[in-house]
Amino acid sequence: MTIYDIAKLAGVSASTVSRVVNGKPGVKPKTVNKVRKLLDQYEFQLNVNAQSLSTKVTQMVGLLIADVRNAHYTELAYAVETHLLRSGYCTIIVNSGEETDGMKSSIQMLRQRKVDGVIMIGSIFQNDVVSQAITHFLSDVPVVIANGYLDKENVYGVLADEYQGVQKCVELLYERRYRHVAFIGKKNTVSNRQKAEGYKNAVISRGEPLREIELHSSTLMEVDYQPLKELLRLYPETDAIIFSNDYLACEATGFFGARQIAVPEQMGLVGINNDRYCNISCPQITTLDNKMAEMGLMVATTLVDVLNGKPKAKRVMILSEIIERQSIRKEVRI
Amino acid sequence: MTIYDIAKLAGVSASTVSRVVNGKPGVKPKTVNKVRKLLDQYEFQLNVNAQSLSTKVTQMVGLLIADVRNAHYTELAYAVETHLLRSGYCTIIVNSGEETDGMKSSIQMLRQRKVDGVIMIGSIFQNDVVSQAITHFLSDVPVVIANGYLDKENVYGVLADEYQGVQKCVELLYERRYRHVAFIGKKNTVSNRQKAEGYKNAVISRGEPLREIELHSSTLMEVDYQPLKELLRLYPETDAIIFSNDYLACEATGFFGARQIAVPEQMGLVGINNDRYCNISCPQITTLDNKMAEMGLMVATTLVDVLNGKPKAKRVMILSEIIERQSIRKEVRI
DNA sequence: TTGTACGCGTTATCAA
DNA sequence: TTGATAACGCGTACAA
Repeated sequence: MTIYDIAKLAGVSASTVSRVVNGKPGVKPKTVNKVRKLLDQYEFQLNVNAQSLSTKVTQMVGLLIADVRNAHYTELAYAVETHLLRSGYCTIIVNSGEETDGMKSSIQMLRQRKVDGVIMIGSIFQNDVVSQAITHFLSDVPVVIANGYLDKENVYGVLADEYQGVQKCVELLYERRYRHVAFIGKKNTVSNRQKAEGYKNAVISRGEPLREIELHSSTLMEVDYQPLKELLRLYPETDAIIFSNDYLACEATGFFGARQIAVPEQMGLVGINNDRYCNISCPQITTLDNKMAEMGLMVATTLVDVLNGKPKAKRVMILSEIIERQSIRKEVRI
Repeated sequence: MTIYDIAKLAGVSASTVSRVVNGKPGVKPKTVNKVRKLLDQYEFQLNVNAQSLSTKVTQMVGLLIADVRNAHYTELAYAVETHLLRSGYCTIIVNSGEETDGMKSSIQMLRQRKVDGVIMIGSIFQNDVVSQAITHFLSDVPVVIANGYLDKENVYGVLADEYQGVQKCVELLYERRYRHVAFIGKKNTVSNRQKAEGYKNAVISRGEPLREIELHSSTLMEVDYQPLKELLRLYPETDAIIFSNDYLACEATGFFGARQIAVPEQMGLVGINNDRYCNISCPQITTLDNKMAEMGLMVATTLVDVLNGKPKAKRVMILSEIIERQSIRKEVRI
């Protein structure tokens, strides 16, 4: 069923059908009705593809993500897709992997598909290869990065205040009478480095020594909990640990449970993200909620607004909030 | 840059450029070289959209999923997307929600986008509304359902043997000297009902009484662990529980931990799916691994093969396997 | 208010 | 081995 078929059935021209389909003015009501009836009767479906060819607008958005299985990103991807769909866009999702090669080829693919815009999830996309790929392949469409930013004409960033957020976590731990706060995390992305910086700054400004272990794996289990062991060897006085994500913190509950080190009495644990993981470990994990659902919404609306010609701030930040659960001591009421 | 632009620069016709771009035979090697050079130089990108209009093939696949945040589905979605991409297809992802209305409108959208095929993730799509929507909107493209099936000309199903799998779980628990095995799960999907049936069959064939609680929520926490409390009230003798997914089993570890009921000594816990959740609870969860990565691969290859005209079995089943972890007693060696 | 004719970028058919 | 030409399904200026 094309508009031509409908046109023939209605005894009008294809242009008229096109006008009716798109609700454009200048068609006699009677004709509108006649055409509408046929449209319904035959359940006419516009060929969006052909439409795109003519209008140069595909109503498709590319969603670039290193790995959707990362719980942190899953939440964002969900929020982005559902909002985009409500706004009339469909989402082409691509798991690019963590290598820049994959990112580049994914970007190239999205360009070929003529997407109207691109959303990238994670600060891992904040790198030179991606930056060049954008100027190269995506210079004429808006790009929004969740939790990252690149200084380019057509790139927008929605950031989480992880730097300050982690500082607040450190402060909270001291408030709760922890005295030797450590940090364990990867340093592979801007985001992770910012968390480490937040920790560093907070601890130094208190005149405390740094107790930091850099992680080179995604889980503790796969390296037999070495980072935790090393932390306790280097800094046996440690009584609280901030992890760069909730999964790690959850893993740690098992580690300390097996060693009879009581959480939160002897050891305070704090995660980051407020993933689903936080609630199922025992004890439940206190975490820095960086509002993934909100961020997803913000990212999607930013892109849609830009596509509709509305001016938008190039960088905005979403404020994080600590969610207190069982893995740290409670506030003392006097 | 269109093939016309390149053609002009090369002093040949657009058809020739098209042939070179698509690697078709019948072009003089010298011409091929000349055109290739221009193609590279101007970094020509084929407009896939226009190509689709002409060839009637979009190289796009729709991925329908109730909610990608469900860890179980995330794994599948990842496997599907990455394999599809390798096969030259891009993936339009749609979170349809659990209501049939959303499913129907999502299917309609995919039809408008002229996707070459559709993959649905989860037995929740095994219902009449979807069945009708398929005959209505997707009758001319192949549909593959992960963990579900509909008896239609163009629908293929890749199933998990949850029925037998759960039976094996029950048997294993008896082997490990648990005597009063219970089951807790939702019954909202075919898949979940099959798990319950597997439990039922195994227990009945042993002449044991059923200890089953139907769940009406997605997590235990949100209903204040009522299902667990009720189970212990109705069947206080219970010494092992099979849950319809790992998340629930993980939640249960916290519940029993708080009540000083030792897992696995006093209570054995078994989950289903082998999600990431299994490894981070303490104790770690024994689970029925229904091989989501394998299933994702199988689903994607099935679709691709059908699209390439290869004949495929309409229903296949992937065999599950129990992964033993700390939440049940170990085998006794005599 | 409606229809004609053309363009969007590509592929396919046929003739040269 | 190559090139003209039509076709894919739709939008739109322009003419009627």
